[in-house]
Amino acid sequence: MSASGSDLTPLVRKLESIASLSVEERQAVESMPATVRLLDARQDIVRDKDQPAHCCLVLSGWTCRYKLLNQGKRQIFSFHVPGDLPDLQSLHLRVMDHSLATVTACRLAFIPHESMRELTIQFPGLGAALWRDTLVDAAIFREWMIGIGRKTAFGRIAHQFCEMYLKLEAVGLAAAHRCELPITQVDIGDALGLSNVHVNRVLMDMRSQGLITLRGRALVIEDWRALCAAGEFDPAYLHLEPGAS
Amino acid sequence: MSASGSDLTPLVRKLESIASLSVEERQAVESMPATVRLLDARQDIVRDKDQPAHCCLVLSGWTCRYKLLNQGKRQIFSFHVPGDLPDLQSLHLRVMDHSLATVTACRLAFIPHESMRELTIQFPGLGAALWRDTLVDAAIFREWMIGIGRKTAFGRIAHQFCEMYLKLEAVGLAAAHRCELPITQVDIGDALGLSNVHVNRVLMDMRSQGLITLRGRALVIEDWRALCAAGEFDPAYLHLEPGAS
DNA sequence: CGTCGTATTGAATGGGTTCAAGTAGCGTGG
DNA sequence: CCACGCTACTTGAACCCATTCAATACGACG
Repeated sequence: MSASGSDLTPLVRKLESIASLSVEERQAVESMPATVRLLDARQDIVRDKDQPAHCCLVLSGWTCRYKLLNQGKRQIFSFHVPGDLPDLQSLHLRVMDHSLATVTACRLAFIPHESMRELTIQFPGLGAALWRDTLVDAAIFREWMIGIGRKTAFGRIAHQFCEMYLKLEAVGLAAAHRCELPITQVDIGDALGLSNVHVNRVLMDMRSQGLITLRGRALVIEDWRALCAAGEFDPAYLHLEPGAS
Repeated sequence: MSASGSDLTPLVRKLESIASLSVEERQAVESMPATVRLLDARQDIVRDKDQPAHCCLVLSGWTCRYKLLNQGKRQIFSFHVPGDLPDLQSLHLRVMDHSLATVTACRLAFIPHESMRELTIQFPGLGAALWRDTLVDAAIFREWMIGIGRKTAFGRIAHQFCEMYLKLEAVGLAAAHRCELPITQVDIGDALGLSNVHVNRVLMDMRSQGLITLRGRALVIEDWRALCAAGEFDPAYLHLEPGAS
């Protein structure tokens, strides 16, 4: 189905969190052609080796990027929440080198590459904002590398929870150190290079230490300071604008 | 010291390997102001938390990006060779979230952010090429995440050697499966999340299997196919243009 | 020719995996 | 309304890849 103007509001809000938009820029963003689709949980959106002609914008739900290895192993590279453009990179890299899938049921908007490219050329400020977004993406990859390479399982998971909370808070989907966490322990393991068994043991440990409460999909960070300390979490790498609450 | 026109030739060559340049674009790149500096091995170029006003272009030598953790641990994110812009991201992320240092003695050119930004606005094609470069950067991070998270030490090192060889070959610094490898076993360990002791054992193993020869700084890949297989190496993620030999 | 960084080798230890089994929660349909 | 079946979660025990600690060899360079 085709998008009405208000469908791209999450994108406008996202861009405004990166740069201040002029009236023309805002209108240009909102008037981009977009197709909205609803997907169930655990569906591929774009696959490894595809050559997509659209960018995907998450309107609601969670998505993740991943790659399958031999022997059924899977590495998750990132989780994405409403307002994110999880395959923005496909704008300038023709062939996908990984897959993008839904985690929960999602409402997604698809914007033609052509429109995005015209936008970035006509409004260099918007181009810079989008470029910046992909650079923060890369910064998060680097931080994950540190976790996977150099931290204990406990530290990795603690760090992950801190990061997820701040990302959700930044788009108004979390507050008071509470948020929804619609991913399984297998997902966490696949993201952090751990077995689901060990993820479970660490979560048990965190609970028994009173750091978190996790029942179903409800995550409560009971001791933010201690969790940050355990994960050596410093949010500088997220490059969040100061004052965004 | 100030740069003469020919100093930026490596950048032109790099950009031409990404996109085809018009005469005007080529001239615009070559006429950017640049300061050339010589640095010894193991010197920081830009540090974590700095707010640089220039981009660094590697003219000769190797550099690496890294971050220090507590307890003296270090994670290396990437190695960079002539033609690379290792801190291009600082163009749109004001604060450094990691450091950049020389590995060997280097000849480096520093280009003001201001000039780079003007270039990308005046020539959107060049802007896209540079953006693309940072996207490939991110793709390499993702591939390293897979290695660190999901591969054995043997596979990780094999993959790393394959990647390094192709990167060097792409800029004419390697051929016939031979290249210079001016990094220590500690560096390899810091990049792949391994101890130097274990790196050494794996290298011994690789030699005894006849996969590589490594004497001093001279790496010879004796069995390219087998090394690729061991590292599950598929160069798609490097997004090299076909036909760039 | 000594010295410092790098490489090499051995032995003990440990964090995390793997295999295996059992439990809890939840949507579906009889 | 409860049985069923699926998925996610939980727990135990054995194993292993890689780390750590420690000692030794090499090799470039002043």
